[in-house]
Amino acid sequence: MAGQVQRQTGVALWRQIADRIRQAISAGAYDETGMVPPEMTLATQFGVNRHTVRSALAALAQEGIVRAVQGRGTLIERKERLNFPISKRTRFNSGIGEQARETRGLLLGHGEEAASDEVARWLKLAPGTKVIRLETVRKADGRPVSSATSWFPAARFAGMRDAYETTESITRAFAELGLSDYIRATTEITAAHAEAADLSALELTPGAIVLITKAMNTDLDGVPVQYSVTRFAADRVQFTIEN
Amino acid sequence: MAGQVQRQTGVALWRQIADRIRQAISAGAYDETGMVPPEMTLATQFGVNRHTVRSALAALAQEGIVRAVQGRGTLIERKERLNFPISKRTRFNSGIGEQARETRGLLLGHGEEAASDEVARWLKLAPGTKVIRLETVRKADGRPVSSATSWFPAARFAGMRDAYETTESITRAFAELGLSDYIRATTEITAAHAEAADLSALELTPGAIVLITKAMNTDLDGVPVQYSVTRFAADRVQFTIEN
DNA sequence: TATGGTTGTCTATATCAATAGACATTTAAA
DNA sequence: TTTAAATGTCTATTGATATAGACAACCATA
Repeated sequence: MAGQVQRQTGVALWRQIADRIRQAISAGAYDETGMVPPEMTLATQFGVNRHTVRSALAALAQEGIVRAVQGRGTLIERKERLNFPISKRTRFNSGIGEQARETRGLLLGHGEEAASDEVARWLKLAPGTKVIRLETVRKADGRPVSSATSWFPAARFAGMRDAYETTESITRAFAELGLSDYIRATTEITAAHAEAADLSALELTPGAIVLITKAMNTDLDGVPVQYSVTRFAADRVQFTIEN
Repeated sequence: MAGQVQRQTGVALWRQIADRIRQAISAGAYDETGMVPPEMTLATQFGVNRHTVRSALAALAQEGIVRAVQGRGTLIERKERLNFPISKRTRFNSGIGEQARETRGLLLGHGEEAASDEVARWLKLAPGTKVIRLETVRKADGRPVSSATSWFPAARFAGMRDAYETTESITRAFAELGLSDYIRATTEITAAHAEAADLSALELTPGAIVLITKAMNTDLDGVPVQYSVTRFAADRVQFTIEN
């Protein structure tokens, strides 16, 4: 964890330090002791006052990542970072595999609407064609990992909402509707600061980073079946592309 | 640009607003006028004081993204976002294609060293095997886009440093050393806040986001020839994965 | 039980971030 | 030339951020 923090940048020192410690925990530093270094050690490392480090640790405690115990130290409670393989066979649940004990997909909202220009372009439909929109949040071991808005051609996947709500999985919902297999055709990845909607949906703290994917799935004949914009909590995931 | 800014989060309002406006510019809002809305309009939109908006715009002006003209408004100077296709044939220069007039690859540092555990694992070498390390910064139209640290098996690519310095391109350097073609085998993508080294290498402002890729290239026989850790300025790039 | 190392709490002070208001300066258009 | 709209500059005030120091409370261990 070399490198000093930046002053007078509009980002408070305690937040920069919290981000760095969160990252270090996630990368497996401190695994030997299961504890964060003492506050005074961190303060010296970062070149700040001990109280500033305490603010950072308080924020991490608020997130449930660490827990301070008077007289002993600050214990690490959680450190996972899920890996998402991206390939022709990209799927959320099987991709996570054994990295989490339990995964859930929650339906936050839905609707049937006319395809916007963007959605129509990705799904290769005429603008204005009816599409079904699902707003979902996916969780691993109860912790939100991503929030997604997905669009499906309404004519072909009329029962998508019910199927998803029952199965909590896009793959299984497709199967119920007669599509046994599909292919990830395109994935675009960008990053941005979390917006207000992300903070609540993904249980993030402001200033956090979200990884944004725009993805299109096709059936085996190459016909688009789904377009999704998904927002991931960047400190909980990484993507792996295997060619 | 809906959604309010967050208070008391360790991220100053002016920085949140600067990030949002930068994003909006990059997304093509304001394209009709070529100008950012008036300060008072933005202040109302974000629910803050005009002076706070001015701080945000001053930061963007410092980055060269906007330029304020008294009496007229705040003009947009720059809005590009380069797209990087990631596939078996991922290459920096040809991937950028016609998105920039001129690309350069600058060698910042280099060395020959024993492979660390991580490097050895990716290059499938015994730990401690000699590898060549190159520190490079790649620019498009004079603007830094990414900084990379790359490792190559020293036994096979002894002249890598000279070849890169001459050609300013990994692909062309490989060609000079007798490797006419190679394949992108694996790419891992994560995101983080910019560190001190990023700020200077990529000419970023603190609080900015970097997209980090860890990539491994092989020759046509599947033998690893390069492992790279590359840090991209997130507001200047997006990745596209075509399967 | 005594000690060293750790987190918890309190006071005080200086600087940064944000708001508020007033007015100057510049530009474009009426 | 006048006016409206926009950015530029200044003063003042409040709250958040960061530093500094002192000491209390707690834990593990010698």
